[in-house]
Amino acid sequence: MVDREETTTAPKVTDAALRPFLGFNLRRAWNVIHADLVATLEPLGLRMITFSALTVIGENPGLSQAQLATALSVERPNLVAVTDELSTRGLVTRERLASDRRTYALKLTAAGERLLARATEAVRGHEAALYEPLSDGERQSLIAMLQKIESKGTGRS
Amino acid sequence: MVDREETTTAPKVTDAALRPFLGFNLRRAWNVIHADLVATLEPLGLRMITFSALTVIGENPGLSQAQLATALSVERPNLVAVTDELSTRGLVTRERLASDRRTYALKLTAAGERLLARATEAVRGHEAALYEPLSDGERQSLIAMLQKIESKGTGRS
DNA sequence: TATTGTTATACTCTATAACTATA
DNA sequence: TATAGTTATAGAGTATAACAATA
Repeated sequence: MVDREETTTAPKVTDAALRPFLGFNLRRAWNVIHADLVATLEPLGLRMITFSALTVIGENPGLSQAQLATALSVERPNLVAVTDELSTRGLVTRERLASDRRTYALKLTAAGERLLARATEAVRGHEAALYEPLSDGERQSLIAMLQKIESKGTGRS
Repeated sequence: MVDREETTTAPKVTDAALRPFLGFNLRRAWNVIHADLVATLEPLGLRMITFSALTVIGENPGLSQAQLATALSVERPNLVAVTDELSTRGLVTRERLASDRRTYALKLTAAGERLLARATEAVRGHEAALYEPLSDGERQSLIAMLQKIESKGTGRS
């Protein structure tokens, strides 16, 4: 059913012309990582954005939503649904500051800490599998190179 | 305006907890490349998907839309608007095959060839700037590592 | 006047189901 | 029945404008 009379149509379609581009290879690698990450977080009821938010809140207890948005490089309005969800699920508390009642102080609850610990372990395991074909030195240099490329953007790390 | 009485709120919000993850660094590097790519292609009236489509058609003249979709890893319906646009702009021709009148044979027009050549040069220049902090050897090993990670996904290249 | 959190909105990208015409 | 192209649709993800409360 395949190569019967393929005279006009290209018999083997290749993406070789896109392979020399860094962006193409980076995007394809990201697709793999992303799909794996989604599948890893799904059983925990987390998405990339909620996992990232939990992680940053866990390391910066008391931060505001605006600070969280900056750290995650997303716009403030897009975080409202995220903090709503995390708060409703009892993973994060939003306390009004007495000194400035406009802002919330975001903190993990005990349940939030536990879920974050489990999710972090799951993501580490999933990344270890993707890293598997690379040596320790290669992994370090890969991340260093990605950060160099990232720094070409805003100039900031 | 910064550190006046930051007692409850974290003074310095950091994403350090996400930095050890490969996925986070890859995504941030992709954000930079993507933003640059969009800005590079915009003056030519191209998006990532239209540029990629032109490139693959240019290397595989006569391929079908289904083959193009496979090469670009997108679903067939999402290519309709793309080929419509490229056809309307006179960059690509869609010829019915006599042997199978269901399928189109996609080919670049002379104008499509010219635009592709210009766009390819522009993207090469934009990537060279992002690559700048990396040595030739590093660039090769970066792409090789990205392809190893990609191969962990489907097993296919 | 400026900022925090919020609402409403819109745009892009992408995926699925179902149709048509051909095979 | 199976496939190519198509239509309609829906879901993420993300961006902007504008508002109320507070500073």
